[in-house]
Amino acid sequence: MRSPVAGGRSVAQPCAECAVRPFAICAALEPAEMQQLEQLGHHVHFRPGQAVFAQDAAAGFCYILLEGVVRLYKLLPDGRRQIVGFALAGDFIGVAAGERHGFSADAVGPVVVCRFARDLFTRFAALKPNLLRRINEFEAGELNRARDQMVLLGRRSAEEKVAVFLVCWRDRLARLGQAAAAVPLPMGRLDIADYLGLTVETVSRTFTKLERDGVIEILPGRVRLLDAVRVEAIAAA
Amino acid sequence: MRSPVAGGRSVAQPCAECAVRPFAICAALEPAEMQQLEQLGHHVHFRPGQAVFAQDAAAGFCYILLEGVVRLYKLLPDGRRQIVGFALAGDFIGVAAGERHGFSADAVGPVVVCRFARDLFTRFAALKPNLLRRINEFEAGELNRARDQMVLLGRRSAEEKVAVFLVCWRDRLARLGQAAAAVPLPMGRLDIADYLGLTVETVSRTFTKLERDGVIEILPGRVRLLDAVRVEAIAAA
DNA sequence: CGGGCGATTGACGGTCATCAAGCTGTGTGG
DNA sequence: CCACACAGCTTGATGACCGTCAATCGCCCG
Repeated sequence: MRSPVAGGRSVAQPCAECAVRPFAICAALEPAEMQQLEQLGHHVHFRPGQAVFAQDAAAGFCYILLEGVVRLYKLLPDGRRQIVGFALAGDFIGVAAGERHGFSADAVGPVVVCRFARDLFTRFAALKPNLLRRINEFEAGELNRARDQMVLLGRRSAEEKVAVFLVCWRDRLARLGQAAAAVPLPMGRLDIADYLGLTVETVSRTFTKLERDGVIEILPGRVRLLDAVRVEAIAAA
Repeated sequence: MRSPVAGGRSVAQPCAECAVRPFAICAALEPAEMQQLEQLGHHVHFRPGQAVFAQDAAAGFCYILLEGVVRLYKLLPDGRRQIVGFALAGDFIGVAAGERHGFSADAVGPVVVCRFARDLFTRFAALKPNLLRRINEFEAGELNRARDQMVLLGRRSAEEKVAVFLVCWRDRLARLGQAAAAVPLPMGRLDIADYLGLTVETVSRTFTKLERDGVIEILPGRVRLLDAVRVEAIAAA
């Protein structure tokens, strides 16, 4: 493997062998088009905590996430933070941006992305209806999730928020083929809190309560859903 | 004018004369394409409070809003409601949907839409990169607004929420050329509350407080921003 | 004039934020 | 191998903000 240095760049391996292709927007491309795209993208590595890009910075690149988890967040002037999403393998980041990025993005754990210059990518995509439709589809999915998150933030209690989070996160991982007995939580409590519109303390307390109630078990870096049905019930409520 | 009956259908006037064209996705079309599209769309009227479509219903149509305001909302099983957006003239509703609508939509005041069968529209758009790019752009804008709303719902106080709402609503109207000394609020307090993740009472109290502080004046169906700078300062905080 | 709906105001309480300690695990260096 | 430091997590005490319940007001329209 080539230098997995922070922000380090390495030669892209052929798209044909890319693990995330079936999940990513590239799935829409013909083999010939894929070869073109291969010329435009480069793999870039990020270390835990490192910034991929920052809110209000010129949006020079867009990214397809290959490995790891990226948190997307907005900051208020006084430092309050709202995480607007976690990106996973196959997710396309930075398309929706205009001239500048509307939010910050940084690596939760080690991350690898496929990076494209936005102007080149835009030109590449401009006349490919397949690809444009696929991007549409992806954005529609993001929009749906954003709206669900609005319901969660505006109308649900702390316990419901945590339960919804666990169930949704589990399901997202499952869709990527990463189903597991215990749901891995690569992000810290503070990230979860800022995602759910709560404080660290409340998240911690709620986890503890759910554990005392016997519906989850807290393990280092993961949570086992002992009574998945009950968690789902709280989430559905 | 043709029968403005509830849910009533009337013949579309030519797109060339359509007032919302410059704001809507149709702006991307060539004259010839526009004539094609004209065959697919029909004007439909809705009375205040009437449903345009409902959450989980089969998504047979998509809509371009011509006149009026439409509230888009999601309901939880126990009746809690979160309004995920207000649609205005030029907005495109129902694209992001999959098989079924992810939210409900109903008319706030009298509403006129241009309605399209989704399958026909999809087929029409399928091979038109101009239009697809325009739709992308529109969805990107929606996504940005959705994320701003997430920050608002998750991280702001009641007073900030109301201030942000007033400023954003004023600016949206202004962009449509409807700037006014006093911002019209066609929706009721309950709608505002469900949009901001508050209760009617809190919205009412917050309005009153802002009025006592001399920054706004409450008028029937509208609000005058007496001290716009101060409202913006609260909103920016 | 009376009915009804929406908006406002008041009193009260709960949920969750805040502040402050303690705890746990991991890495570092002696 | 253990002491130490540090960061993240947990737990506890307190109180503010906003939700809940209830009454009143204002307005439109029959």
